[in-house]
Amino acid sequence: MIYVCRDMQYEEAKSKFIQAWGTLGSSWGINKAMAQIHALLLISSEPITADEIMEELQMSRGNVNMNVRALMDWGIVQKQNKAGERKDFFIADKDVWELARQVSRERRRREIEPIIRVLSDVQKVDGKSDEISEFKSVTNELKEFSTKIDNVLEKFVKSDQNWFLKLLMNL
Amino acid sequence: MIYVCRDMQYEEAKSKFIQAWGTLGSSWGINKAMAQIHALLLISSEPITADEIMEELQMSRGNVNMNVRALMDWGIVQKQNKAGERKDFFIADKDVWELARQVSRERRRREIEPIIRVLSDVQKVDGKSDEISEFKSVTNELKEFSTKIDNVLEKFVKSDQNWFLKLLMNL
DNA sequence: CATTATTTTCAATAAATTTTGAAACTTTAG
DNA sequence: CTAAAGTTTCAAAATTTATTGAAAATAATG
Repeated sequence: MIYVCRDMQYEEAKSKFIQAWGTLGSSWGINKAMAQIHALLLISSEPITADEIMEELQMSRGNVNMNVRALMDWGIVQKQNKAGERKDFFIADKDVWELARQVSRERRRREIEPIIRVLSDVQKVDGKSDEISEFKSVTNELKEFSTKIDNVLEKFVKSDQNWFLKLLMNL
Repeated sequence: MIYVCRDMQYEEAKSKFIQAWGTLGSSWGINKAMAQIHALLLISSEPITADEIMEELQMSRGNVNMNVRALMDWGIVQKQNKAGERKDFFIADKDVWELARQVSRERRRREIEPIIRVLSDVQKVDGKSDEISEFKSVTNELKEFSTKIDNVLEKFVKSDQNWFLKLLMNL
């Protein structure tokens, strides 16, 4: 094994960032490997191959393949082909606002809209006991709140960065 | 085992809600048992004991104890004492806005602020290569974005419901 | 078409997380 | 103080989730 001499300070910063991004992902329900691959792609100045990801993050080909695919499903990573190269290259969208918008879009679709559907559905129960009243009242408040959040996110998803910045001014 | 005849429609709705809340929790990094206990407390018209939670959700005493404690750490569940009763009773805050505010407060403290600290820290690396420039640029954008989100959440946490509703009007 | 490079799949394995349950501990009542 | 009731702890077990690696599938090359 040959170690090329590289900028240690940078290598440490990079590793720290990848680590931290993985941990953040975990606490928001995103698998660590997926978040780490995303981190690596975010800071790569060039598109990189599965082999490079495997090497850099020390993970298996299967794991890289699965998680890169998941990132593509989220719409935040793309496959690229390089002329004269057979391998697939991957890049992450570097625009943080676009990233946030895309993540909002997906979480809305995958998590917020389904829970609103359940909340609407369970509302249909009838009865006037304390238990049932409390149930209807709480689930209704949750539904109304979720709907508001859903609407804000919808706006955000459809907006440009400027809209958000203006919103921030109004605070 | 004796089954008391209860409103089946309600029992199903309740179970569906608890299930869905648990699943939602999971996809946002909150353990399922914790989210389910929270769901049960949310819809309980009266404070309930650990035994009642165990019975209703079919989980062990240890599990209930651990997760109720975690919910108290999040500041969204409280212990109550009933006159003439030795057991602890638990209640969840029923105000959905207050709940959202409290969750925002905690996630800010536990996840957003730490990642901002890491992003600021890794920025300190120096060098002018493409690699390092890209690294600095991306981590800086992430830091600025996170700081903006942190500020919005801070406002939200300190605000009353009315502030948010007014904000929604402006959309 | 045969060969080789590359990607994908998926059963087996490993790792991480959650859950249990019984013992230790604490609190209250008598 | 003692006994009973209730709560907490935590090592072990169970479960869930993530990861590996090798075989199968696919795509490109000559």
